Amino acid sequence: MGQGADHLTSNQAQVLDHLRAANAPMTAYQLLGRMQNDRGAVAPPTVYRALKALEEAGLIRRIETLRAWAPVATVRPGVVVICDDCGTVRGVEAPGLLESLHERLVAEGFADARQTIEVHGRCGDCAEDRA
Amino acid sequence: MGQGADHLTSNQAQVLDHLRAANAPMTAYQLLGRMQNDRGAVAPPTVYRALKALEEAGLIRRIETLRAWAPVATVRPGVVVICDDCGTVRGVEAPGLLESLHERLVAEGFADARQTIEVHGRCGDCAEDRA
DNA sequence: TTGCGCTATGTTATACTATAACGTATATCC
DNA sequence: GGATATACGTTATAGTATAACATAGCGCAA
Repeated sequence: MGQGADHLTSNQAQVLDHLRAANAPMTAYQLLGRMQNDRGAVAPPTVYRALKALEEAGLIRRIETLRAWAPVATVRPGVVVICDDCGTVRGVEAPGLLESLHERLVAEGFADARQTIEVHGRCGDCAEDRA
Repeated sequence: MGQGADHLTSNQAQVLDHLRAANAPMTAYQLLGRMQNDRGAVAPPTVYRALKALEEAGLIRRIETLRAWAPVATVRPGVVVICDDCGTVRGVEAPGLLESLHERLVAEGFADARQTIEVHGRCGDCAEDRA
């Protein structure tokens, strides 16, 4: 299943499960609520530490424009596409796109580029519903 | 100078001036501090209202990955490039890039696409300094 | 086996980012 | 003058994130 995973702790596994079960990114405090349902008293650092570890393991990423978190499985490569109606998020492949951008920047001396690309709008399904 | 400007209020002009005078994006609370220096008591909504109006006027934009704000002049088109060493931000033109992404999404039925593209790394100057 | 270092977690407190809700002042138009 | 609209002041609170310190468990070497 995972890539980059290496024996997750139970905290981390629990957070990851919740994110994978959701059909949209979750905020840290939504996750906190779920954890508290599961286990009683849980404090924010518990959630944030799990999020940090999972992000470093490449298993989740933060959706900056939503201040929320999603499993990498749903959001794969470089470009995150977000439907503002139904809240779903997916990744789209963008082969040439990232490379050409990278080349441009490297040519200008810019180093260690890491990009965030997020697109908001309405997905096909939701756009149809309005027709 | 401005485009999209239409008689700014003095609040808005003051916020815009601070952002234009800075050499890096500023957070809302940094701006709040400056306003308090200038004028005494100022509360967060004053700053956030100005930021909202300026954003709607196309004069500034939020840098999502920094939770901070920059004048559009320094960040012009679609791609924001951020140096994590010196904090400076600039916009780079990316002609084909946005269009090809847009076409892709439209072809899939995705509507009203608005993209956020931010690149972190080290600018040429800072990369040199490490050499 | 004891003690050390390491990692994860618990716990408390606080910092930082953003908005809700309501009141007041001013301008404009009729 | 009264109605409306806009911006701003003010108070309070919601929402996001981390600092700092304490504790527990594990692996391992002396």
